[in-house]
Amino acid sequence: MRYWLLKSEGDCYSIDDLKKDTKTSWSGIRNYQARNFMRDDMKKGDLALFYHSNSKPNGVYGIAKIVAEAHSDETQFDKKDDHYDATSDKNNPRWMCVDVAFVKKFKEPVSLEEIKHDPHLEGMMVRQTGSRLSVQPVSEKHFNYIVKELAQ
DNA sequence: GCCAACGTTGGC
DNA sequence: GCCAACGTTGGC
Repeated sequence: MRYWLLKSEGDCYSIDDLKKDTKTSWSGIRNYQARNFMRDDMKKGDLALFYHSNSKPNGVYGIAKIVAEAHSDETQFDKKDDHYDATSDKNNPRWMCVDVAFVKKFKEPVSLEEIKHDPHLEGMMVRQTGSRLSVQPVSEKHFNYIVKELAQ
């Protein structure tokens, strides 16, 4: 079993939206590295930290669970969608997404500020400046530390 | 709103 | 295959 961090702009799709929807397709990812993680490494049952960017504060707001492994991201074929990709082939879709379900919202978010200054979390990808990857692997140790020690 | 860091595109 | 130009992300 693996652990992940999923980034979303807080005012675009938040942990509250996921709570309301119960589950959602993690569509619209148009970055090869992120796609490869979803396609090759994410398995049903994996857990993910739900991270808000462009928020106050930025940080981990809760937990989500992978409930369906990678499948075609249909937004790539929707001309009206922001993530439409005219060059993707229906018979060999370029973009994939997984389905995630709501698990838990933290009482208080674990802020990026906290994550950056905690020595237990050294090496976490989200700490690196300029790390724009929106689907990141997280070590079990870091995941558990955030969930059990920092979050309420 | 600014801008640094990064990914992608396209000319050569 | 290189690299400049461009667009986007995301912290501040």
